[in-house]
Amino acid sequence: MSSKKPTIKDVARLAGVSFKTVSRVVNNEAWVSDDIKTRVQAVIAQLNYQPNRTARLMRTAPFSLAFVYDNPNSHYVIEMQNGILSQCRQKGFELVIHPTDSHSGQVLQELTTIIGSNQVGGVILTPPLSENRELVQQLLAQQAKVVRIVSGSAPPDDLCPTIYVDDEQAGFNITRHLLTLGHRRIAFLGYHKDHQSSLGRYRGYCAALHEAGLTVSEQLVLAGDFTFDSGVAMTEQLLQRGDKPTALFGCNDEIAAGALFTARMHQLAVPQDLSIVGFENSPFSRQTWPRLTTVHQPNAEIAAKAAALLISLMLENEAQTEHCGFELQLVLRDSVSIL
Amino acid sequence: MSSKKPTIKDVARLAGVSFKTVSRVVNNEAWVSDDIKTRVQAVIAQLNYQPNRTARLMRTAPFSLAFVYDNPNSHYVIEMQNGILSQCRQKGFELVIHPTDSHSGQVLQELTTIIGSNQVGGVILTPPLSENRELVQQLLAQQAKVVRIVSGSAPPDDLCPTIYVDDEQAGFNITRHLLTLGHRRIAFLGYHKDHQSSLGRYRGYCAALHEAGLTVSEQLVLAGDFTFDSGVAMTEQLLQRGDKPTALFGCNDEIAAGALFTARMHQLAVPQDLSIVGFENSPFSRQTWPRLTTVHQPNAEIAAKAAALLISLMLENEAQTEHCGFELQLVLRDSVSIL
DNA sequence: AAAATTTATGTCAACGTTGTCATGTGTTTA
DNA sequence: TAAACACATGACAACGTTGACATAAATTTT
Repeated sequence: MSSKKPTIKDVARLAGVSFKTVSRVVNNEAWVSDDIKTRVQAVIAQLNYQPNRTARLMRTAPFSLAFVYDNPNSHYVIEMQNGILSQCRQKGFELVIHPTDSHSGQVLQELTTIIGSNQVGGVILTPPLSENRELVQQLLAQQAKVVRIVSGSAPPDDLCPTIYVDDEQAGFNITRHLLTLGHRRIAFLGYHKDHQSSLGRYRGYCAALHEAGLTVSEQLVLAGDFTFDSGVAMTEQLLQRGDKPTALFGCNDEIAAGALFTARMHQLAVPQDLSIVGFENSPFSRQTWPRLTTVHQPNAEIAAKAAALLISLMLENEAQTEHCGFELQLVLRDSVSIL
Repeated sequence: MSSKKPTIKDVARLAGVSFKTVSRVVNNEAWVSDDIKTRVQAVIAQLNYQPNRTARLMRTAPFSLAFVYDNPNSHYVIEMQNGILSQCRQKGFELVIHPTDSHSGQVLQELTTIIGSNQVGGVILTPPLSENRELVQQLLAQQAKVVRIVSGSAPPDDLCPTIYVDDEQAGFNITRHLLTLGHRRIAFLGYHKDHQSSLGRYRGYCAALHEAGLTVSEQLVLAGDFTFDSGVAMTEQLLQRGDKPTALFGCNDEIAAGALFTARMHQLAVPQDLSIVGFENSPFSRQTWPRLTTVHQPNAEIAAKAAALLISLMLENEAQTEHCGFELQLVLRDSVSIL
């Protein structure tokens, strides 16, 4: 085959027209005679010409967006990514992936590079990055288009379009569910002071207990992160003490799975001896035994909405700040018993 | 703040030098006096200048690569993606994500666009796309740089650098492991005629049985795909027949998890009443109860190697065809009993 | 001290597109 | 039948960068 990729000029030469005319055909502009149009299209097909997107990018707005996240191993990420991707494909955008370490202190630098170098037209930020108000402001100061996904009953401010997910309400609902079934000693696994989702779920947990006239026992609130191993560790800790809880609220499904595993280790039957609920409705939550009662978090939808907002932000140039809230639904399965 | 992003010329004007000199500073070229260098760097910092990568791209080779995959919901993908990403960051490359539907018939068209439009310098192909020889050839014909990840004891041909993963050997090993423990009726779940990994594992399974002087019973080979639900369905089918197997070889961990679930539904204790093995060593395979005996498939490493090969292909211009094979190791856990 | 060489900087074209404007053609309007 | 207008095409600059080459100053060699 030929050595170089054909350019718009090669097409023009072969079709016997100016390269501008080819450009018109490629971009479906008006004022091109059908005659020439078909002739040019024939040459395009013949040469298998593909417009050079990079060159085009020098004259037009970027058509790529970046997905920035921190916790690369979670389902969360892949589901979000799929949601974003669905929007991207629909609207002809490209997706560039950017994991970061939010503790590295280089995040601002990295994001500045991504944005400043013009390769992407905007970024989607997820927690904990999205909850760093200062960071968002600094990105915005660089004319970046930003959409963030955060935990909350409402967007924290009007800096930029924001998708907010009501963890508190869901935490309330699932705790109340346990209370309704007669549980009184309910442990909360996965409290994390720097983690808004955790805090939101915790607030909901507390509110539900209060509503039932109960107080929150410090003994029953365990700090940890959102992993299976952490779930194992917290549950171990809990089961070694006297006065065991009758139900566990795992801050996410992985913690709950760790709890399930540990309960089994201790010969406790779930849900007969111990009820366990999770949060997120990740794929494996219906593959455990028993299947986990949990809260459905529509990650793909959430992220798709974020992508849709970002894309419209990139397309229309007005700095709109449309927000969008998500309520989370309980998913009742088999890991909870009536007390 | 200012309205436009600063360009190299803005920096030059403020520093009182030619824009070419700024370019030299930015790219760390030789023959720049320290005096001017520091002056220019100061202005760069002051303006927060970021080189426009798009413009740079018009003169240099692409610094992005595409990851093309088909099955968006598997762990497989996220692990591979992480592996690729680690290489990308190390070498300063960007990653663009491209899920496709290999059955859509548009794959070639899509990939042609990606490659032809010059936004990426190469693609990493995974099964089943990577196993479509014709597709690979057509991409190669367009001067695309391609690295593929396939199943096999050796690369199928020398079209392009290839990472091959020895499913057959691993399938042999894990089957022999079951045989060594005394199992004779071993079912194979997840046979799929269009799926090279499945076929490789199946060949290994057959070879191990033959080595032990056994014949492959058609009754015990169930066709299905690599999902939990498929695992459930196949196991159901198996358990409804008389003459049950003593062990199940799930073609991947999801199938094995489905089998585990179904066994529990049927009041069968694993591994006492039924042994189950999986394949892939996905995160949840050590979170099930009992923990799954499986084969470790180092997806991140495999993909990282693929990315490394692709990047070196993009950097040095010679059309090398270096290959790389991976052997898979058994991971012995708790889902298998001695018979 | 002239010539050659090294070092430091600048000028300008090119990359492949799209946007602006100019220049044609016909075809309608006055 | 001239003027106005729609339509169709082309010339050329611009986007922000890098590479090839030119030039000037400083240093070394003859």
